[in-house]
Amino acid sequence: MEENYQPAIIEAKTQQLWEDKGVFRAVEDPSREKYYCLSMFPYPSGRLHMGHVRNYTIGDVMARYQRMLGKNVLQPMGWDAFGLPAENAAMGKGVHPADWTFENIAYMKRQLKELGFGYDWQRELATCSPEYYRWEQWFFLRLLEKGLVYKKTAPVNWCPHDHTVLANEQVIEGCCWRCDTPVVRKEISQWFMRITAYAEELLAELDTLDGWPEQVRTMQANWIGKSHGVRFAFPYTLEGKEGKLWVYTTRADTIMGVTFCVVAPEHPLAAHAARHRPDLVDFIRECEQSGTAEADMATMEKKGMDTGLTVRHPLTGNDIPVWVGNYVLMSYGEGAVMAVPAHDERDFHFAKRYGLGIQQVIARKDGKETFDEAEWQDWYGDKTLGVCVHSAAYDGLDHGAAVDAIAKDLAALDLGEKQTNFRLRDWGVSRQRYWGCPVPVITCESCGTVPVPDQDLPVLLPRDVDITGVGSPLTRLDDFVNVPCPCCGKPAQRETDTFDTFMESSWYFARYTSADNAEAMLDERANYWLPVDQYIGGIEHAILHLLYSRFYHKLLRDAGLLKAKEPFARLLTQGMVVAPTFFREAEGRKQYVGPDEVDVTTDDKGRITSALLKKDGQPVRVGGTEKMSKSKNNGVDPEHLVTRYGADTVRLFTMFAAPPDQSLEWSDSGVEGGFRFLRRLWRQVSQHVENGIPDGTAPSTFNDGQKQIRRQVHETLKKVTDDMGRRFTFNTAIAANMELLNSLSRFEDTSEAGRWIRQEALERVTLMLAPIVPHITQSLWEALGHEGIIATAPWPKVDASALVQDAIEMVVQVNGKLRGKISAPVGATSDAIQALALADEGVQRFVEGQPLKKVIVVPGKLVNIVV
RNA sequence: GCCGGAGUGGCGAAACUGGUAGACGCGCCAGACUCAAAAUCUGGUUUGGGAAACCAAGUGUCGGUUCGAUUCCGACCUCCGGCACCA
Repeated sequence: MEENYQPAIIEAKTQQLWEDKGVFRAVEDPSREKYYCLSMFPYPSGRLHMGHVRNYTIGDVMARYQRMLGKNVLQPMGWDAFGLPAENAAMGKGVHPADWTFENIAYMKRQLKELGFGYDWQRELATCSPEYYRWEQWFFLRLLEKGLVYKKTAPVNWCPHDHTVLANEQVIEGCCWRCDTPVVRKEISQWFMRITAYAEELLAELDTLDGWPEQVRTMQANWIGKSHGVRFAFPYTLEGKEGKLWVYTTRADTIMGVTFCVVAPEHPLAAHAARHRPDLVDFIRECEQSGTAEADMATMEKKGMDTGLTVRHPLTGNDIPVWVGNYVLMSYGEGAVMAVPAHDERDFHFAKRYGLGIQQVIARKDGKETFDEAEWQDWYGDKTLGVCVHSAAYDGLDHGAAVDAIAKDLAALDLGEKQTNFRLRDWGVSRQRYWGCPVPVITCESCGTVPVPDQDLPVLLPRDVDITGVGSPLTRLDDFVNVPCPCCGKPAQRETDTFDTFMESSWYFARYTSADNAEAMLDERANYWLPVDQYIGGIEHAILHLLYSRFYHKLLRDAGLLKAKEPFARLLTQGMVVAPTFFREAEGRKQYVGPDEVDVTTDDKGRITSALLKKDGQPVRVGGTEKMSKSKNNGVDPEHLVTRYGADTVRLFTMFAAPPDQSLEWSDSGVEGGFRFLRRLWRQVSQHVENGIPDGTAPSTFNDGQKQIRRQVHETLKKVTDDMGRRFTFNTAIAANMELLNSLSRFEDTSEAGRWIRQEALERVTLMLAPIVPHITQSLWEALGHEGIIATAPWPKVDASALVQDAIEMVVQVNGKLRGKISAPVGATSDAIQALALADEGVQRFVEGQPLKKVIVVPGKLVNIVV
């Protein structure tokens, strides 16, 4: 065995060994228990960042651990290869998105291999390849046949200067990121997936996902947002014609307090009222001067204007004025809301601002506070605290009873009924962009929307395009756009929108099982491997990606393509890898500089107080500690760490620095410590095997010192097994091994029995660390006298006889404070333990002369004496 | 604004079911080895008081439940993630 630990040599050797033996190739075998371990596939943005390294290390450790437990493990990898950054690269660097993407894939694949991740590369897929996206097009057409996709108009961010749809990310403070023109909202026709048809099931089955973090289930449930309310109408007469203004509310009990209604700027009533009102036209146009992001809508100043129209209250018949409001969106719900300023905070402030009426209709049951319209109080909107007042026949009813009575009365008038609503909206999948999967549809003047016939699939994304940042490049390709109608043969137009990239990532986990099938989207292998047993990815995907994937999986199930109900049996959401951010302001924009480009000063709490740019000594501003990202320029490149310390050190530190679900603040200094530990481990094994490997016969007896170290070996194994398999706290698993190795280095017993114990201990440490640091442990395994591959060696078993002890240390408290420790024989009675505790010298000092009030004995743990 | 999460030494963290707060690691300090340095090894390291034994305080803030709270409950503060076209 080499005396020194040389990661570069042993890592290359071990990786070659895995490849030669095909260790990670997954083959279906119904006689073996399968384990499908999946990490979220990366967007090929250029190089791996620390978030990838963390994600894939966690996944690889879990997969390797399960393999050692004897499972048939599948761990695949692929590329989420369509997306906006490729188009930006094309514009910025003049590279074709496809070339840029495939170059990045090649580079990142090499990086993944160097990190020693055990993937079955035969199943690799890239979503931008026609072999992949043809099935997405094919399946979209099946959904079209079933009526699960449809077209409707929806708002987009529009840059009036570039004539281009902008992603939310491309809207910077309300303006276009490229030309700084204020962005407006524009309604355009788009394709939608009917996810709301599955809302009930997506919500109900969250309860079955007990392998998911509670917080993710809660977030999804809130996102789906099932509510029970009443949909009802305000009738009106407009130019002699009867009409109804529909609204939905969960607070029908406050309906007697409605003092006005607010409609969206795009609502037909608003348009009607604006016909002879230039000021209203201006206001409606002003309302369009905002993006589509919900956070912007929720935080912007709420503005409105009276339309001059009135509707009739459905129960009182009173005239109710109709306003237009910038905070009501046409595409959500009915595009109109009732306003009850007395019992809704937003309506309250709106009414105050515009001098509209405030009518109290709910009073506190307990009468503790009274209503005062001068100032908003939290109880005004609390449906559990109040009863109806000033509400005619409904006076005295609480929330539930009032809603029932009011819904019944509205139904009798044929003006409304109870309705269950979801906050969840249908999934808009059209994107007006080049680098995505073409929507396989043709529009014909006489035949309407015509699906591309199956035999013409895939609709290939053309390569020769001119990406200018103005409009979608596909619209300028005559050969692509102008095609004969598949139905009637007359000239027709091809759809130029592409799919949301969430479409590709919503089913890739299933395609890995059948990746080489050119005849079908999925085959029977999907039912062997699915559901994914363990899915690992960033918490930032807690809602959108995971909800869309669950939805898509149900669509695949209902199409008969697979059987499982849910795609991911267990989910681990890793925390973000974060780092401080630094920036300068130039021309009103933030320009971020990397953490390694600045020198920082910190206060005595370790917080960064100021920073100077290394290259010119000028001060830069200190931002927050945020997720590592390209846009914030605060990423750490893992590659130089691998070059310097080796993959095992990078893997070890990543797993050691924090538990996987917590955010991880990067520090270069800790990496060094990981490297030191591996070197110490190497040296200990090297010193041990120098004198030959002890033969396998266990000694018949052990002395006390030997028993103690053996107990620690098996206690550690027990703990680590639990940490790896149940708790997923790899940081404490590593810490326990470090402790064991520290004890072992102090264990200087060179007798036959001592050497046998050291061999047993080092073998177990090597096996326990094998999933985390797979290269060094392969070398150590060989050095310890084993042939073959540690990656497929069985996980060790705890020797229960090594855990037996005769006395347990117990803690003694007086009034809850630690005052002494006692050693109690195993199986001692509470009385005996109490006597031992009271006899302890440290305890007596605090008990002496005071009457005992109470003594609590927790067997095996502690005694608390209350005086 | 809404939804979710986090806050413990100089730093990353541990304490799993309400039971010894700070395991393990980083950093720092001291010592050993060395002509010297690096590397390595040994010891110390929450804060305050004390030579020490030891005592007191201490897990974002304020309050509550309990023999006992980092852990449970209530209110608040700060930071982070998501908010439907970044992926």
